[in-house]
Amino acid sequence: MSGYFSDNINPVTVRTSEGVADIIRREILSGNLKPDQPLLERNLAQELGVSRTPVREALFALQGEGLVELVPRKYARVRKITPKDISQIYALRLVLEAHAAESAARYADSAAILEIETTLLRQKSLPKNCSAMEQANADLAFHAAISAASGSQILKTVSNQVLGITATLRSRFKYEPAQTKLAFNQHKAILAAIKERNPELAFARMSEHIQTSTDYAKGKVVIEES
Amino acid sequence: MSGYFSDNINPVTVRTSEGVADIIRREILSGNLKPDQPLLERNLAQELGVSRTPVREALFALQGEGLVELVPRKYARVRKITPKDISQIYALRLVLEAHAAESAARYADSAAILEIETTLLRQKSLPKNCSAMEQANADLAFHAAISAASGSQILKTVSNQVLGITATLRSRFKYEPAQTKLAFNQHKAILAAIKERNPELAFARMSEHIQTSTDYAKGKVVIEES
DNA sequence: TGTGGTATACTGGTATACCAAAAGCATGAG
DNA sequence: CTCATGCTTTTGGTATACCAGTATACCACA
Repeated sequence: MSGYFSDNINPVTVRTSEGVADIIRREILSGNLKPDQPLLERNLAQELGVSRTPVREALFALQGEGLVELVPRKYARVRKITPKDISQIYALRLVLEAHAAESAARYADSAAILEIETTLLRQKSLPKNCSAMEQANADLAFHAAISAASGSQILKTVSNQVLGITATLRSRFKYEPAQTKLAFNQHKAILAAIKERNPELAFARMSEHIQTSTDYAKGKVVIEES
Repeated sequence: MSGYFSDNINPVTVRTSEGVADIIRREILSGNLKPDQPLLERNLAQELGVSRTPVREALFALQGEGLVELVPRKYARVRKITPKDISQIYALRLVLEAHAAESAARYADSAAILEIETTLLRQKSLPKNCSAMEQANADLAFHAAISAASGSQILKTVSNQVLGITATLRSRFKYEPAQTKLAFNQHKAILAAIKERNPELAFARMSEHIQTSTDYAKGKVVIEES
């Protein structure tokens, strides 16, 4: 096999175990590392030009984020998301993010609201023909901004964790223009509710939005053969 | 300094990094390791009779669980929960566990329900004069059983994670008999709703229960001076 | 006596060497 | 030809040695 990573990785940036985790995380989220693919410590270490130690620590950290599964005495592998997991994960997202939106409407300061607006602008300015991953990242940024605006550190952490797991799927979505447009309008409506300081409305609109995404995701995820 | 741990630790059980994590976790939850207390790798390793490697891995894992905070290039320390964090954590518990109870009412199989009943029996049979930690553990077991019964792996993981953080506080609660009795009755009512397969009722009763606990916790946590 | 700089000791970060267990393969017996 | 068994290779787990950053204490100098 030719190697784990895409070729544009600068080895100089690899210094710490966090850097290693960042790279592996990116490769998982981008889909370059596929579900169930074994991550062998020595191979990763050699390719990244570091020793096994920071690689192991990175894998431990990624396990905590739910992206990697550590099979004791065997190997680490990219966590596989089964179709059954998908509904459970989206159900949890619904609960977490609706709560986040509600809290954001109550507590978000002006900086946090500005940050949300920024992610919306970035999403709007995406070219029509951009990749699935770019779309997924822009969407991700919006939802991360909402949970950050909730003012709850723990909610932000947990929410991003669950969101990150879904991201492993989304780079393989087929994004249709109609769906993209709908999602964007829902995002705008959620932000409006937050700016109006209307928690109930923010809650309801976020719930509806995630429900839409859920229905769409269940139909549109491309399950690749390995 | 005399050492991190209580004296009844069997060094033989310390074999793997998971074992190390178990011990440190237990000591944090029991309150023997206090918030903000630095955890120095060499000291931990020496006391547990292992090398620094499994200790570091344990600390990484515990960071993922939210029990330990890793300050790069300085040290690891027991995560401090501020009074402000408490409301945020309990608010999140409310959302997560109400969802878990609702799901449990829908999907729990008979084995899972039996497990919940078992935790209730254990709670009932606690002696009147038992320690705060024993009470906290029994309560913890009930809530863990609920999230396990939800049938959602991710919900169980996330829920236990948040629950675990609260556990660092609860060993320092003052448990009053009236409160204990009330909580037990609420637990019974939640189980009843689950057995009736009434998701809305389970949701409502769990919400009410966590709300009660929240109000109680905010008044009763003993903030110790360091 | 107070202040600042330097030296030293301590701590986490990384690399490497060694160990034990698991998996794959080859070989030989049925 | 097939299957079982044992050996070899591969892999994760642990211990140890070394490196780099940080804090602190002590000493020189103002």
